[in-house]
Amino acid sequence: MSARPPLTLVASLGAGRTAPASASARIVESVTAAIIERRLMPGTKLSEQKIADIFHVSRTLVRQALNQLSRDRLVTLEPARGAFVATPSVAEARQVFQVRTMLEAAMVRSLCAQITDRQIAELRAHLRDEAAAVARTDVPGRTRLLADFHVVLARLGGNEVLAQLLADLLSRSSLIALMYQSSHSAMHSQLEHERIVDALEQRDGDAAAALMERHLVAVEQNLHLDPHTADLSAALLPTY
Amino acid sequence: MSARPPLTLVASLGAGRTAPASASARIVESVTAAIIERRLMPGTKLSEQKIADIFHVSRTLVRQALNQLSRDRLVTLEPARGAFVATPSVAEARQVFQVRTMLEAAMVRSLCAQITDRQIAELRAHLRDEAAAVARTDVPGRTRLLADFHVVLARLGGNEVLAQLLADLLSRSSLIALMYQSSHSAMHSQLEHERIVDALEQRDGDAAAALMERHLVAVEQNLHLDPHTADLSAALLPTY
DNA sequence: ATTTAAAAAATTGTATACACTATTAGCCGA
DNA sequence: TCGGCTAATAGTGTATACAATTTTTTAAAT
Repeated sequence: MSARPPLTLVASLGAGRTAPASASARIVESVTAAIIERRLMPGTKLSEQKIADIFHVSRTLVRQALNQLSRDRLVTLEPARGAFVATPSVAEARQVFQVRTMLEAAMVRSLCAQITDRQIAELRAHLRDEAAAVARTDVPGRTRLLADFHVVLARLGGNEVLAQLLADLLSRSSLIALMYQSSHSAMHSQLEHERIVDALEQRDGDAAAALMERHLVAVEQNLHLDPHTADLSAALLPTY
Repeated sequence: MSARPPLTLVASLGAGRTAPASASARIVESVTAAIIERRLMPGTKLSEQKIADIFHVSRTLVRQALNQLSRDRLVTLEPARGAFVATPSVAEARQVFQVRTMLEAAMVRSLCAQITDRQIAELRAHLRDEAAAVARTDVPGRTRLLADFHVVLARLGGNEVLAQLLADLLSRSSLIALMYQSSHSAMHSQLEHERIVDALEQRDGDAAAALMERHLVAVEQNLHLDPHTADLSAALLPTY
């Protein structure tokens, strides 16, 4: 047990954010980041004692964190067997995107009626960051920024409940995207974000909602959710 | 400390539902039911040891349950001070209803495209239960049934993610309704439910969505969320 | 009588200990 | 050599013990 093989989740937290907060909250954040940044693959067993050792706390706090993560659906708890990084099903993937579509389309529509020029400038700044990350092929950076776009949008409306809900759905989406290897190009996503902000700037709620819907449909359709029809032979045969 | 003053939450669970499940899950259900059936008023302190004694378990399990309840926003955890039944703010109340409107309007619209006659019959049966409870002025029963209508609707679509999300929002709504004493008559709500099902039966998605929106707006507007304008004198002056 | 301060009691936060279940290793028999 | 059974090991589930903080009580002083 001296070497820690796949668990490299210590000292994570990509961009320095909020303060350390409580002990178990730190564990939640670290594991969440590790999952989303795919340092922990779906199905990986999360042993309580190993995590406790890494963070120098007792299993008590680790269990608290794992419980919270299971409510976020990033971790599944199997009774008497332990905690595992979640492996969302195809059905769950589709459902998450369906809910996101409902929420985010309605969100941008109502946002149109109240958005300020100041806020549009904020969005433009974010879009610049996205474009830059895409340009320099900073894969983890662009992944995070492309997801953050939706959270930023949610926060602009001033509805904390909505923002919190969407943040949860987005971490689930990240896990889904990573499981079903999205083929939707980052640049394509980025351009769709630009168009959505264009519509917001023109205060065209219907257009913004329609663009958001199409964006999410496009992202979902580029996930490999379809029953890998004839890939079986390709998967089983050697690749040389 | 022998008498247990305000905590009567043992042996709750109105209508017999699912099996007892795990220990902490039972506590969550009991406390949830107690809050929604207003046997535990907002702001009430939930002492860990008292609850542990009532359920004959250790504080460990109680803490698990309280943590889960805090993620559901039914209780708030104040560090080193304890758990309290949540007292949702006016802002939070409005935000919850705004999110519900977004979700539920989109939900019934998409439901229209796929609902079966069999499912409409189920809804009609539920409506009959509602009407019966309203007729015999069964207050706790009708409250639960009127809320359940929205959950039943969510489950019909087959989207578990959406159903779960909405179930959470509905328990929050119950707490909100109880805090801000809704003046929306039960009969009025029940009739609005009937009209929504009518629209579903006619597969008129736009109508169903519009009716749902109006229904939720009506419910929200009948909460006492507005700053009790001139009630100050009435509140301060003696009442004789 | 009211306010302040200090000490005691009660309560929460964390760690550890023990019971119980699942996994793995080893062994015997086929 | 392989399959199945039993023992050992590791890991989770719950309870208890201890440390730290908050609340309440008590007493004194203004």
